[in-house]
Amino acid sequence: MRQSTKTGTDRVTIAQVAREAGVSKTSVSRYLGGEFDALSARLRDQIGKTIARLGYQPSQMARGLKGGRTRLIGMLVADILNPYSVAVLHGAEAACQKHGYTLMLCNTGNDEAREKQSLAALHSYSVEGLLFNTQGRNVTPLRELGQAAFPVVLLDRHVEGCDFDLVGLDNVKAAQLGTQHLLAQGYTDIALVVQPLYGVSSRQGRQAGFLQAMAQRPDCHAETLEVDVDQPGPVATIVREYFLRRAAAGSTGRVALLAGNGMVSLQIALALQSMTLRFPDDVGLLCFDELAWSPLVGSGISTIEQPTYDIGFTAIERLLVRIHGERSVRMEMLLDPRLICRGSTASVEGHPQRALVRGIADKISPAPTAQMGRI
Amino acid sequence: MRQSTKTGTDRVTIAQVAREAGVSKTSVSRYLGGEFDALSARLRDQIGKTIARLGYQPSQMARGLKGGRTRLIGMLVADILNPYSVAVLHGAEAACQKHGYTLMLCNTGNDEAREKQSLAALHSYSVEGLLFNTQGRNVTPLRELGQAAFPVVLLDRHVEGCDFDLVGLDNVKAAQLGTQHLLAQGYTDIALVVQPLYGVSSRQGRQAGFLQAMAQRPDCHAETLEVDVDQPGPVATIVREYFLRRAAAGSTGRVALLAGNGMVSLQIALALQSMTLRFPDDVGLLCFDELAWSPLVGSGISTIEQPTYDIGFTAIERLLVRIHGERSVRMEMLLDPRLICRGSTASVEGHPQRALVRGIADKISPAPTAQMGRI
DNA sequence: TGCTATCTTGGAACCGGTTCCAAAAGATTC
DNA sequence: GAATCTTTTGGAACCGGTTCCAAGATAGCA
Repeated sequence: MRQSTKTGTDRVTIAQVAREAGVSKTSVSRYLGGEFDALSARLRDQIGKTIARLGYQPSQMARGLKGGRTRLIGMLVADILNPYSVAVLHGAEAACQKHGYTLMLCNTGNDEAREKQSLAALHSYSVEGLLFNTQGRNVTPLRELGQAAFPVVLLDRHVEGCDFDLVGLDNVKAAQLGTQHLLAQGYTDIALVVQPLYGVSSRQGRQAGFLQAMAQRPDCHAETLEVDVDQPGPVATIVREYFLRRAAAGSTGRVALLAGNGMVSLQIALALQSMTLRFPDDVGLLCFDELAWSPLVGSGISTIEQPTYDIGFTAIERLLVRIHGERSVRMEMLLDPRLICRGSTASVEGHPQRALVRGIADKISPAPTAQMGRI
Repeated sequence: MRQSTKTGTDRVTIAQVAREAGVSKTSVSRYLGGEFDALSARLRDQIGKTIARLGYQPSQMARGLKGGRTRLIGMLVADILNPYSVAVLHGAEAACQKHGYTLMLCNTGNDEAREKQSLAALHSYSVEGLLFNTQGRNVTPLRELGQAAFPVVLLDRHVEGCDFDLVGLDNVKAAQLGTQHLLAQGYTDIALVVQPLYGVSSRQGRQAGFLQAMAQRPDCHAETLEVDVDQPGPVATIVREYFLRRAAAGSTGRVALLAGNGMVSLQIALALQSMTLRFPDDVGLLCFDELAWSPLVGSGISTIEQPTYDIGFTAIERLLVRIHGERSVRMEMLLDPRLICRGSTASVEGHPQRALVRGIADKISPAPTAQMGRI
């Protein structure tokens, strides 16, 4: 006589539970809501047993409809292919499970239109709050959310004109830390290689930290290179031209690259490989984002690690506080970076030939097209 | 007078639209459902303008309640930290956006209890179907879904006793392909290194293909090594002991490792590094799953690439077919692997010392504990 | 014992949509 | 011009819960 299963088309409803237990829907609803003190021991017992027997599971859709509590959190990720996003997602998902929330995930692929569209989709499901890793441009829809006092926590990237909470890395500090490390190891000509700065506050923060640290050393040379990581060829070209530019400037210093994130790291590693350049012999290399393969390439790549899991976990918990009604002023939670030193930033002391601008220039003298053609 | 925004607490409802447009809720609902031929041009126009003016967006929760069409798809991932899962997720998410569905993501962390719990959560949101990458053990809840004829498409891994569709790699073929490649390059002592086989059909399939290919060459030696990737030390120990075992057996052959997936690849690469072994000089290496860093380590790691994006995309489209009522028999869509040859499986011909069992044994003779301690 | 105060309990409206069915309007036929 | 058939249109019930409010039961107090 019992329903075949608790899943599938034949869903057990609150009405069935009420009927079988011989009570009203209201009482069952109270039981579900945990209002046990408003229920006699007899009813409580009866309802509990009936629920267990029928394998009843309330419909979150229906619950959300009246009360607004959908226990749903939307997460908008700028680029799911970026290892950083996945690592943060991992922490966020864990926090959601811990608190009985479920994540609705949308990947915007760094596209404004898809961001807007995904936002609408999540809204149509009445998510209680949003974890938002924005692509950064054309943020009007996001501003509207702000005006509506909708709970949002930003990940990694600010949005101008919004007073949302933010959880991310202390980018300025991290870049300073990394730059100082490079300088301390004896590198003098340092290029920060980043994806386009425009609209992305975290990249701008890293550049600011980089420039601040470099400003302490007027004898050294700082440069920022913007690259498009979707096309490996251009990255190699840009890096190559930077080396040649330093050589043409007559620099006798030591060159290092500071990769702005994991995506850039990969492209730089590929670019250096295509030019048969090695680190730290030909060039120093320090990368934002600790990746699984960082220890494996060459003598290991030094990295600035972000506490990605914590960022995701913290962001969700902060969002829940907002969802539960906290109305305090904007909060920014900037977590600390950790420097992991490996072979790619080995000291140049006692190595007269290491990472010399001149040495590189000699190595990459052949025509650029010939280099770019390689894989 | 207009509502401040289309987002936030003050949600525009269908009743408001109906009132402002001077029509009934029914007509607006018809408009939303695309039943334009049941609507006069005048009404259609009126409703369309009102919706646009108010920025009305129907609540998917409410829609789902009556019609059951929630346009929600649940995705259960065994391990979000596995690059394979993310790559498949990428394709799945894209397919969902294409068809107007939204993904609810749960990570089970290869844990039975969390899998069961996540399943319940997704069910409570009335997802229309499920993309399921199961951990493989204790699959009773999954079987119940099968009995309820609930739309499910399995990813990568079978479940015994269920007739769900499956989308994944042709594991047998892939392993054969890889093994034959290793044999053709002159390797004779080959070990397949996998995570625990029990309950995971894809791993079993890869082992089957490996053994089949090896059976063609009685002069060669095949072995399967099960490893726990969560702990790097043991992986190094297991690989090391395998080498020593081959040496003790008096083998004069050439050793290669076949890594069963990306997680294993990473651990093997780390293990070899900790033993200061290089490929292909000391040992051949072929890995399932093409990873971003595959070209970068040493002279490049040869891989068996899976069409991960296609797997995810195809799985969603297959699931939608099921959701739309297709009741045909179980379908298995096994996509083809692609072999990517790099330095780690270079031919041993003309290299008398390459990947010799004896050579390795000599290199790793020191006590194992001393090796394991390294990072 | 009678009369409030408190504790349980359930009826009914409601959340924001969909859908069944009947009524109203317009078109067709004789 | 009446009768019939289509084509719009809307009223009301419904999906599966929550919540307001009143009624019934029990307890407390004079």
